[in-house]
Amino acid sequence: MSSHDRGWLAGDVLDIAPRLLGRVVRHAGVAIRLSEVEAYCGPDDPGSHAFRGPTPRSQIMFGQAGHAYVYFSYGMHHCLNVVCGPPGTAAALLLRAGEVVEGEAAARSRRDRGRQRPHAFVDLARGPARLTSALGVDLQHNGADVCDPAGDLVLDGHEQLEGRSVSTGARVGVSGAGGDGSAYPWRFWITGDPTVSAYRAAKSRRAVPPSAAR
DNA sequence: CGTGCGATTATCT
DNA sequence: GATAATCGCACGC
Repeated sequence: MSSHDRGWLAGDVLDIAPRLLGRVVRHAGVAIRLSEVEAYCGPDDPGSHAFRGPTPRSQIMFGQAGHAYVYFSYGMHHCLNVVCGPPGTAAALLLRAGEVVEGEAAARSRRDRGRQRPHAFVDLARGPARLTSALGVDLQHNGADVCDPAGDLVLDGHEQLEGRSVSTGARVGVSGAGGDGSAYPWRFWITGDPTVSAYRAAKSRRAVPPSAAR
């Protein structure tokens, strides 16, 4: 099953997640072999941007599988998802990390910009915002069809499950409704792969009484 | 080595 | 006006 076929992305997002591992995303001369993804299950998932129904930002997730959902976060980072499931379900897979397999120089020029020391090779796309930075993906790619082989943001490759071990665990940094947000083991990664991002619990923002500030 | 915090703005309430 | 699917650096052990 080639990544250019859209059909396999229209099933259950939790089945699709492990099958995405080992495939390749390409953009602007850089190719990244995915080592880690996270599932977001639409309106039923408190951690999903689609949890409260369609909004201008989340509407792309309610559409056809195989399109990119890109969002801008923390005022400085972009994150890239692939829309999955039948139309209306708003499921998506967040591309969290991978290994740069082509275009290392281009990836490095973007990731190392403004730094004194270059990043370690395995850190080039180790984390969702690092991955988009290395690829050069931003908001203008929101809605792009990653199943179109002629597109500029493309999902490539074939089934890789054969001979691979996939691990699952709690999603990273999800602080949405549902308490700790870790009730869903919907993070998938290639076991032992050095490019998988480090786990960080959701940042706990302790409420500070406005009067106590200063 | 691990843990904590500030940066900075699109998006939603 | 508040929040956030993060990152990199500072600091303490």
